Order: sequence, then C-alpha cells, then structure tokens
Amino acid sequence: MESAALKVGELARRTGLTVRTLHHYDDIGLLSPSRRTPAGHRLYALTEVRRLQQIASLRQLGLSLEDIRGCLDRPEYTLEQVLDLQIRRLRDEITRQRRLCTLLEALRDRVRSETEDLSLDDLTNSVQATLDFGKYYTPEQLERIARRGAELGPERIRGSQVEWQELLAAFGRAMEEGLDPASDDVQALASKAYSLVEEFTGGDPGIRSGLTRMCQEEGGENILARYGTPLKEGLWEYYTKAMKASGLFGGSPESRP
Amino acid sequence: MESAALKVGELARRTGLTVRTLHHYDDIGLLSPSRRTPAGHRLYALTEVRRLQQIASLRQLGLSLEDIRGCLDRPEYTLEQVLDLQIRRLRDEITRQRRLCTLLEALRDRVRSETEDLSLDDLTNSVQATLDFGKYYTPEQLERIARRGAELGPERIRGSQVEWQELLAAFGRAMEEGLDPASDDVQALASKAYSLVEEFTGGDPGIRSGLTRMCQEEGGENILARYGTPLKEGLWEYYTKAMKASGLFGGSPESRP
DNA sequence: CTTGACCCTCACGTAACGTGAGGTTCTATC
DNA sequence: GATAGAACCTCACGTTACGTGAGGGTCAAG
Repeated sequence: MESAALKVGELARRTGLTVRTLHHYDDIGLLSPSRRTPAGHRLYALTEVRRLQQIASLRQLGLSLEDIRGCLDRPEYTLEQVLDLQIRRLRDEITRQRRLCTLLEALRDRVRSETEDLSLDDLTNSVQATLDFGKYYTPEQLERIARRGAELGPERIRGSQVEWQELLAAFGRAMEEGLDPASDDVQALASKAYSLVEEFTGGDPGIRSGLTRMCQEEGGENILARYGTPLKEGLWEYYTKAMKASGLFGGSPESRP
Repeated sequence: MESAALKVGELARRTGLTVRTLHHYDDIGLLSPSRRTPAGHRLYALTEVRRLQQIASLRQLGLSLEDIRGCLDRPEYTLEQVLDLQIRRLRDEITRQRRLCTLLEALRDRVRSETEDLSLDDLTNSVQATLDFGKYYTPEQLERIARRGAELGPERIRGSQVEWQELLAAFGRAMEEGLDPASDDVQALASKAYSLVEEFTGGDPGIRSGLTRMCQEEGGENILARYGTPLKEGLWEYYTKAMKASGLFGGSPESRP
C-alpha cells in the first residue's frame, strides 16, 4: 500500500508542470482530483496521474485544452483526425512563417545596404506590395514567382526597377509632348514595357492574369508608384492606352521588392 | 481643399482594419486622432493615416504593438535591430514547428498503420521520449540523429526495437539463472547491446554521452521501458553491471519512436 | 508554540482585439 | 421638421492558458 495518491505539489514536481496549471485544469474540469483531504487538499489518484501525462503530452503536440478534452473524453474524437488536423494547421503556419521570414530577410538586407536610405514608408510599401501579392496569386504561383526572383538575382531585379523608372519617364515625356499612344515611338516603349512584364511573369499566363487583376483592382498607378516615384497625373491612362494599342494586354508593374 | 480628415469607418474601410482596432490603437495611445468633431467623432489627419499604414505594415511583419510603438516613436529603436530580432524569433519558431510537425507526422503514421493498436499511453510515451531528447541533445545533434534515422529507415528501426526486446529478455533469463554479469555468455549479450547502441549513435561521441546522461538522470529502466514492455525488477542494474564489465560504457536505449 | 513548507480560494494581468449593450449623431428621405 | 438607417460614441466582458500575488488555513518539526 504505497502512497496511492499525490498532492498537487508532488504531482507538479513529477510532471514538470506548475501547481497553478493543475489548479487551472481542475477549474475547467479537465482534470479534477477525485478525492480531497478533510482539509480540502487535492489528492490525485494514479489514474489521474496517467490522465495528466496524457494531457501534458497532447499539450506538447500543440493541441488546445479543449481539443485535449475531446480526445480524452469523447470517443468520436479519433486521435488520427486530431493529429491530421493539427498537422495541416502546423504546415500552413510553417509556410506562412517561412514566407514572412523571407520577406523580413529581404527587408533587412535592403535596410542594411545603406545605398538607399530606407525610410519606414518604403518599407510600408514593400510590405503592402508583398501582401497584395498574396491576394492575387495562388500559393503555387507565389512559389514560382519566388523561384523566378531567385533565378534573376537581386541585381537584375534592381536593374529592371531602374529600367521601369526610365521607361515611365519616357512615357511621361511622350505624353507631355502629346504623342499618339499608337505612334511608333510610343509603341517602342510599349514593347519594352511588355518585355519587362514578361521577364517578371516568366511567361506564365496565370501570373500574368493575376497581375492584370491586381492592376485593375488596386489601380495600376498605385502599384507602379510603389517601386519608385509616383506617376504623373494621367500617365497610367496613357500607358494603358499605349499597351492596348500594342495589342499585347492591359498593363502592369515590376517584380518583387 | 479635399477631405483632409477621415472618420474611423472610412479609415477602417481604406486600410482593411476594423473600427474596433482603431479604437484599440487609440485606447493604448498608439494612434490617437489629433482632432475630434464637436460630437466627439474621431478625425484622422493625413499624417495619422500614414502612421496607421506604417503600423499595419509592421503588424504584418509580426511585430507586437509595443515594438511598433518603439519603432515609430523612439529613434534608438533602429529598424534593423527590430528586424533582426524578429528574424531570429521567427527562425527559432520555424525550427520548433518543423520538429513538432515531423513528430506529429510520425505519430500519425503509427496510428494509421494499425498493425499495433496504438493507445494514448503509447503516444504519451513517444511524446515524452521525443521531448526528453531535446533536453539531452543539442539541436545539431538532433539533426544528426534525425538524418541517421532516415538513413536506417523505419523498418530497420522497428527491427532494432525488436532486437532490444529479445536482448532484454535474454538478459532477464541470465539474471534469473544467476549468471555472473562478467561471464562469457552475458558478455556476448553486452556486446550485442553495444552494437545496437552504436547503431543509434552512429559513433558520435557527443550523442553517446548525451544518451548516457539521459539514462543516468531519467533512470535507464524508464528509458528502455518506453520502447517495449517494462523491465523486470533489478534488470537495469544487472544490465549496467554487464556493460561495465565489458569495459564499453554505462548503458542505453534505442532510436527514435 | 512558533516557524516554514505546504495547501486553499479568489482575483487581476497578459495580447490584440471581437462582440455586443445602450446611447448619441449624421444624413437622406418623406 | 420628422423619422429611419447608418455611423459614431463609451463602457465592459470574453478569448487562451496560465503567471503572480493577496490573504489565509494545515501540517510536521523543533
């Protein structure tokens, strides 16, 4: 007849949990000791110790106390289902975190290379841009875009940003000179723009249509403005006219920040 | 003189946040509108809108509101530091999650292959075992162990678990027959045990010493019991005597669940 | 008979809001 | 000018899984 019942402190010590945690489990009815001493001290029987170990293990697996309660008390909560669900949740979470991490690293690198004195607003733009990406591309497309970015390399990306700036400046001059968007001079610019867009999309039609949708819904001028100076008044409309005249498609911005 | 100030609802709509969130930011003094209408309605000026965008962006990066406040209001909070810190936090979190995910997947697979009808207690054991591992091995060692497990393959792991069972049974018989732990027969068993241990450690001395520490501090009989039936009374002591007599080392269990 | 190590029950604090409750104000329409 | 609906206001409690006291009994040892 060895000590068949433990008091809270002892149980806490053995399981590595705190007394407060055991109290909490008692409060919510997840693990209530079946007996008490006359003085009201909790006494945990061996079956309750075992239950606590199960609880602690499931807790380590990241399950919520409610899920654990279900696992332990309701037979229709099969372990496999719960594990499956938890795995899916975790995987989603991991991909989310990874994406976030890459973004953070990219931002930090930009902050570090003090060639451009990065302001909070630039950062804001980048973040917004990246998040918008998530709204217009599927996760697989984001994967492809990321790979494409890696292929091109950071300097080529910066290079194309510069080319966009020059191109938009050229469009602006054309507009101010009153040139017809369908004229040969402007169409040469449109063709250049097309190739820059295609460099980004990598020729993927899904990515291209996502980009088009993004420009339509967010306003192309806002998208393009993120990657440099704001566009002159009416320039985006002029640009779309030129692109339409070229018969290629709608209009679009640049690769990732 | 266009609408230079926005009301909460309008601002919420534009930023995709909720009115409650804006109220919250006001409550904690993170973003308080500088003006109010006579009726007390909040009026956000353009500078405040910009600040809100910065807040929202940093929020998306996973920063806490307190960190954000620091970034925005205190010059000594450099962006780079904050980003660096956040990256480190995220990376740690990701490796943690990944480890957890592997564990979950392994458990689910075991649950699925209904060859063994897995009980909650088996699961509890596995979880505890895996967590103990984290206490005795460094992250790098855990990496190596995981790679080694992949090399060996799941069937070999199961195989060695069976071999451990047989080996312990043989030790048990020797003990009951009163054989000297240093006798040739028992030493043959010790040698077999040694090779099983080495199969697990892959010869890595760090892993070996971690294992020894684990057996000492957790009690080797508890460790070994996890991977099969509980050990007979006194068997662990007998086993350690045999291993000491062999001059190899202390004692130890089996690869990962 | 006191001291210290336990134990008990409230009950507030955490992070970042969600979700009403109950009441005022704005805006449009009749 | 009355009225309806939308939008605004201020409390204030709920969420998760406990941490951290406050204030007070219980128990064995000295």
